[in-house]
Amino acid sequence: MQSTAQFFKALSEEPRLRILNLLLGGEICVCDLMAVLQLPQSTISRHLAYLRNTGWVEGRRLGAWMYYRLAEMETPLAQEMVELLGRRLAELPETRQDHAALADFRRSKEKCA
Amino acid sequence: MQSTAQFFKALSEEPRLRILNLLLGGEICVCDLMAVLQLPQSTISRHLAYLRNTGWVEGRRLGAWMYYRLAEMETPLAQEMVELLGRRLAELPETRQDHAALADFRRSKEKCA
DNA sequence: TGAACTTATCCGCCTACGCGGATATATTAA
DNA sequence: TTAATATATCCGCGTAGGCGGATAAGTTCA
Repeated sequence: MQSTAQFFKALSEEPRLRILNLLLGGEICVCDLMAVLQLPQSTISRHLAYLRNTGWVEGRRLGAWMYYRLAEMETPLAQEMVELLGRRLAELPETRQDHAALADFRRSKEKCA
Repeated sequence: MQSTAQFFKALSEEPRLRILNLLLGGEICVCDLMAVLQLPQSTISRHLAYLRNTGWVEGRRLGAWMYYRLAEMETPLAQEMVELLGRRLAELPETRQDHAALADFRRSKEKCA
């Protein structure tokens, strides 16, 4: 019960919803999140830590970078919850902007490399 | 976006989840909630006010009593969210206890009348 | 009108957690 | 080993909101 409350509390802050929205599109490293969300690095890492602690995301180290992705949901019910969240977020203009900004940023990164 | 965050924040406290769980079974007055949840009246009214302000519940006055029920969700997506919440809560033992306590309390009330 | 009852709000107190700059800790590359 | 980069954590500060007792406001009944 308490854990259910925690589960939802993770969804109760705008920066975390924006992060989850981006992760719905796949794995992302912290620096890409910084570029897209335009938030200080400490703020992003703090929210990622929160999402990690509440079981929403998993991170893996790849060299100097940390890549985060949505965690595997154990129950089908939780999976439906994620799917529903995704549909809800997809309706919001802000989240579309974030996806577009991510795509832009990655294109420009690739051009440099 | 902010409103989506608010929507979920309403689900991030245990007493509110317990209230919503009971309301999934139909309309209830504040005094019944007090009896079942065993929380001070001010605590219950405060959470009901929060749920009202975030669009989760509606109240109607009936004489001296206030009856609360789940609000109509405007979008089908929000309705699915409610339905999913209900299934999630149904898995928790605490919520079954609350439903049982409500049934008991109502039976004993009826016996008195 | 006044007493009893139901509910809402007020109050002071306290904790969780938001923020973002500063610092610590990897990791890589020179 | 040193410098540069990426990320995590620490810090002080501020606000939201939890708690429950006390009080206010609405309703009913005598």
